[in-house]
Amino acid sequence: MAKDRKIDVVILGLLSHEDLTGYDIKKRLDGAIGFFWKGSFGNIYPALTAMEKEGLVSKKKDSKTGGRERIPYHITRRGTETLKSWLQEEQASNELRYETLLKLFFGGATDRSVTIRNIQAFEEDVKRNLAVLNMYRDNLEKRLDEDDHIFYYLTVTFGIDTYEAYIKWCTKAKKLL
Amino acid sequence: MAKDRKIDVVILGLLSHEDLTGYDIKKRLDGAIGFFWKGSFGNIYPALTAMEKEGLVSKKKDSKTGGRERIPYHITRRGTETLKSWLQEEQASNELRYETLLKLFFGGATDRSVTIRNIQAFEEDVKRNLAVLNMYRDNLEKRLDEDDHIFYYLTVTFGIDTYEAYIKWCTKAKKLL
DNA sequence: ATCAGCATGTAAGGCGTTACATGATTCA
DNA sequence: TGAATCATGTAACGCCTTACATGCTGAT
Repeated sequence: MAKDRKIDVVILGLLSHEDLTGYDIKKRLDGAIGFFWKGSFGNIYPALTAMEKEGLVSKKKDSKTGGRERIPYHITRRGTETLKSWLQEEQASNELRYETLLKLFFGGATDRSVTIRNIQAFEEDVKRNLAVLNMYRDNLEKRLDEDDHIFYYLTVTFGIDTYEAYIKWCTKAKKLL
Repeated sequence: MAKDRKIDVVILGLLSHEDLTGYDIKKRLDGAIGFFWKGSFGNIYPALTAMEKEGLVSKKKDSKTGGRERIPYHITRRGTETLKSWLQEEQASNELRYETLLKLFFGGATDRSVTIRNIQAFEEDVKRNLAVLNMYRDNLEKRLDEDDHIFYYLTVTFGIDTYEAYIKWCTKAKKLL
């Protein structure tokens, strides 16, 4: 596995449940995973090709039911091992790149009203995302006993809890300014 | 300003208060800004060179007081305008890349104990960072009336509030697993 | 003497975003 | 007929990380 290409483990993780095409993977990334990890086609397809060469995934025959060619990928035993060993590594790089905070930090260079507007826009954005996450949670909560739902549930509640903290902070911040 | 090189506005923001060398800028990034934005020498120096060519910053003569050469940079009027217009743009890209969440989401592929250990490690990390942010806050709180301290204070409390939400989540998550 | 901190920069290489190219099917 | 969705991929380009190269000063 490429050293710095984290998309690899995302793909392996998704494939550990079911065979997926590059297109499917993109859809998953646009779903519940999207709030903490992003991916693009130009990112996913080359990674799949590279990982097949490395023997981490294998191509399945297209069970063509009409439509354009589909290339579902399957995780190999070696891929599963790579995934597990990554999961067991203790260190994890967690990175935030919050332009909103950057704008806040440098707020002194412009009018207060601009900063307040920025916080407002951020708050609305967060509320929109929160609504989506709450939907995911409601669905997951009903079937917590199933399979790996507990992990999805915890991930989603992480998002909800932090977004709620953001919103509380926004209220305080607007009052202070 | 380069379209996708966000380090530019970080530099402009820092220079809007005082002249700084590349080395100084790096130190600032390792401080209170570090928790939501990172930078490296190989990132900063080329950006400074490019921005000087674009007329956003200018080199100041080294007021050499011994030691190696220092090249402090000063923000130009044009740089200030660029900074302001960026501050006024409403959209801001906020990105999270949380490997911890990735490991959690794919926790089903390994033993529960591994996931619990990962959460534990994350929690300890957060607590360490929180302690640092609390120190920053205590210092800022004393002089909230000064200059732009309110903005630094708000940025730091954003970090504190979210980190505290993380810790609460960790407790819940460990109980559930 | 030697190590840490101050200080500037370059080089290699990888990774990711964005846009482009292509084409089938389904539904209004 | 045209738009949306499914589907795979390439190319250009830029950005960033990491490692390397260099050398001074001050403290131990």
